[in-house]
Amino acid sequence: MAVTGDETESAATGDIPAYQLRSPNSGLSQSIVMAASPGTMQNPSSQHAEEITRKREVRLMKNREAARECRRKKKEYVKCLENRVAVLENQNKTLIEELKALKDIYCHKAE
DNA sequence: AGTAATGGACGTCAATTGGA
DNA sequence: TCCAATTGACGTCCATTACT
Repeated sequence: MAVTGDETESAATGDIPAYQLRSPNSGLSQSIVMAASPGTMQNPSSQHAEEITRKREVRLMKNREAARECRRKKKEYVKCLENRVAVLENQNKTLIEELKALKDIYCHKAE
């Protein structure tokens, strides 16, 4: 299946994926952003709110990347397991053939 | 052509874990 | 004990495929 990776692309280019426009956590961060408009005098509480928003954005960004890495590692792990299965299946096949050949030899000797 | 089903990738949240 | 990293679960989007 072809995957476009358009969301990754949009993240890289700074576009906002549609689902991020929805308000997570019942729109908490949105209201905070509204309250902390730049260029105006900020009272301590709005500064605090801005700090909270910034920390949240940093956390989300880190987690986003961590999730990507986690999935990458998981896929790699699964691929390793699949390779191992293939190797073991081949070994098994070879051993079965070998056993069969030995049995043949043994049977003919017995006759 | 339109549509439902399916699968892969993603972002987010929440729980867990390991190190300082 | 706190904090950052990790990861499972969930909901969403998008592309492809199968069916009508």
